[in-house]
Amino acid sequence: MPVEIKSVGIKDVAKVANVSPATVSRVLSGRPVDPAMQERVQAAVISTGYRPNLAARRLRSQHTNTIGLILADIRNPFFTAVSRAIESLATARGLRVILCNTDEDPAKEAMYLELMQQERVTGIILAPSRQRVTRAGDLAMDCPVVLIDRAIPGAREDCVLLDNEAMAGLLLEHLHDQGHRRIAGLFGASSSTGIERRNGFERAAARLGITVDALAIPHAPGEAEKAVAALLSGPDRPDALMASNGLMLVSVLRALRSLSLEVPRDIALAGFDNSDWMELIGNGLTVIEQPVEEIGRTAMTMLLDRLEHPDAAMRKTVLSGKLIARGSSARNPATGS
Amino acid sequence: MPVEIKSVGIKDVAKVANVSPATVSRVLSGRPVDPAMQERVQAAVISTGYRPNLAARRLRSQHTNTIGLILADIRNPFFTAVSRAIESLATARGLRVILCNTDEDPAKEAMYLELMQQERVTGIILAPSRQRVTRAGDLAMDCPVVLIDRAIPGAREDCVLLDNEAMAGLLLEHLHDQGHRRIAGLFGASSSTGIERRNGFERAAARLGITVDALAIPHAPGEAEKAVAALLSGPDRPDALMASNGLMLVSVLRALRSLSLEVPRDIALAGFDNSDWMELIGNGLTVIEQPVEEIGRTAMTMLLDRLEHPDAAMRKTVLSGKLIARGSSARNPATGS
DNA sequence: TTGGTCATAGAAAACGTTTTCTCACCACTT
DNA sequence: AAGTGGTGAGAAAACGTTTTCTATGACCAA
Repeated sequence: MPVEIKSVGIKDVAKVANVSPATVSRVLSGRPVDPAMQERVQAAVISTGYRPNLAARRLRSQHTNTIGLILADIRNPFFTAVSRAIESLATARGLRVILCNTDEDPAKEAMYLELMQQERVTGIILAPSRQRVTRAGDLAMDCPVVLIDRAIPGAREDCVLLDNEAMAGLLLEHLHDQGHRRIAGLFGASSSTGIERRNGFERAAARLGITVDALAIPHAPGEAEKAVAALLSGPDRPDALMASNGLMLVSVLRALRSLSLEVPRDIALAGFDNSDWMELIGNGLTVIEQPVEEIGRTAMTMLLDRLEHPDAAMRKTVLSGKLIARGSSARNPATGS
Repeated sequence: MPVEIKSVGIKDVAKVANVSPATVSRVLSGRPVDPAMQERVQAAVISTGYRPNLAARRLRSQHTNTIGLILADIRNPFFTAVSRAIESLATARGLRVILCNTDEDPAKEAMYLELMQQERVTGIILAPSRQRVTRAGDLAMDCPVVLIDRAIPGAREDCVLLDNEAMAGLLLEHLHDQGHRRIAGLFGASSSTGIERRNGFERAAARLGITVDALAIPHAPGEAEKAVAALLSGPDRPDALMASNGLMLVSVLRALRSLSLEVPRDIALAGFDNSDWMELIGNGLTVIEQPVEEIGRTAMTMLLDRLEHPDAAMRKTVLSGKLIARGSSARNPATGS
């Protein structure tokens, strides 16, 4: 004899409480119902161990109360930090979050976008993969989409981005203030952030009247190391380097280390994305810290706004980061010049 | 006049292809059907832009082809690495993954476990929150559960764990081999991994015939720093430290830095969980690297096995990590003694 | 030819909810 | 006192699929 042959449904609860299934549904969704019945239903829910079937609920009610969060790289602490902010806001509003990781693979990205549509999600927050940057931004989703971190050229979706140009400029100015004049920057070649940061870097250099090296580095292992080695063996060795993201920063450090150069004693180094270990390197690394919590909050807010006003104009929010100044070298060139 | 008043369903496809909905369903799920019809259906699917409704599919077919992956801390690179492995295996088998982050909060964990049941997931892989360790392991889920990383005492679920005792012993032996004799270990007080690693540490010390300090550190900001400060201001200063996880390792480094001590010049340091920045600190940090890919693969395999054999005996898989030996100090005590 | 088995595809039921529809009841208004 | 409006709960439809059931026709053996 089977112990529990069939899972308990709303009808079973109704039977136990001596009411109609409709009434159980009403109690469960908090709509007005006779207090006596409400009590009976609640007791029945507990005694039967009823658990709503979300698939059935979604099918009938035609809203999933779910948003899709598609991230380009779940190993990147920036993305996980943003996801935490988004997730906590979403649950506070009674929305579930489906988290997907594309690993910077456009095929996986397309697969997940399709999947989200099949799930009939309410909305999507997408951190596009790098390669997306090349294709025109025709997402053509049935639900609102908010882009974060990376822009898709020509996209008609709302987005929230870091002010990459300004921040790269800020970083260069910081290095300049510290007395550095021969500055080289390494930027991701294929991401919109890399390109924007590079633009900001070069414009700031023009403003400051200094000449700089701005290198576009392919996203492949060893490329940054090669570039650093080439830079430092060249005729006029830079006295400061700048990296356009956290991964590249580590690569640059590794390269410097293999050349037996120490930061900031022998060369200055700055970059993007703060990590807890950065203060442990030499005198620390100067970086731009992104306002992760605010990015997540803004993206969520924009998505909710868009759901309320589907036909409002496209919005683009640009946020500033925070310069974490560290790594003033012992023999600071600014005082030495 | 509305452009697209209603989303296209399987009936619309059927109408276009001049077949019954059942036949469309059969084509979609790859069951045998007349080639001519199959072609018509496939054409109709494309021309109508049909997208299956997963909620309806799940409701009717009664299987979700979805597994829940509940992680204690999405910011921990160990967990994200494991999740990548799990995710890729799952999609290869046509399973979707719902990723949830409890932030070490037992209430959130309970909430997500309940949610997974409401989603009627096929199975769950759970990295329990730290506090779980205290409560008895009565998950009482309706679906199979595989535990990873942390054990729940008395749990009846399958699990895959690191051989924490052995690895902690290995690490201590390494420090001992390097000539260190006054060794202190800092271990998370409330996680099963912390406790097991501490046990392994103390047993190995007994084996080696040395006395060690094994400290249980509460999981709160500043605690590890306090403990390090106390240790190093005490009468017989340790010449080597060991930390039971990555977070604590950073805290210890920070504390040492504020005491102007350098690793490994002034003191040796070892711990768990490898990170790419570790080789950049001093001469590098010796750590135990966990076999993340294998952990994920094993968990997934165990889950699938359990689905096939629900009544098989409970299994516990214990995996070994890899010692990444780094950080031999310039004035190595082993050669200096 | 006839009867039986098998394969194939359409018809209809079913999945577990929410929502709409309907009806009974009660309180007001006129 | 009779109509009217509002309220609250049960009945039944609906959500978009898959699956079961049924009917038709083909094929084969007797």
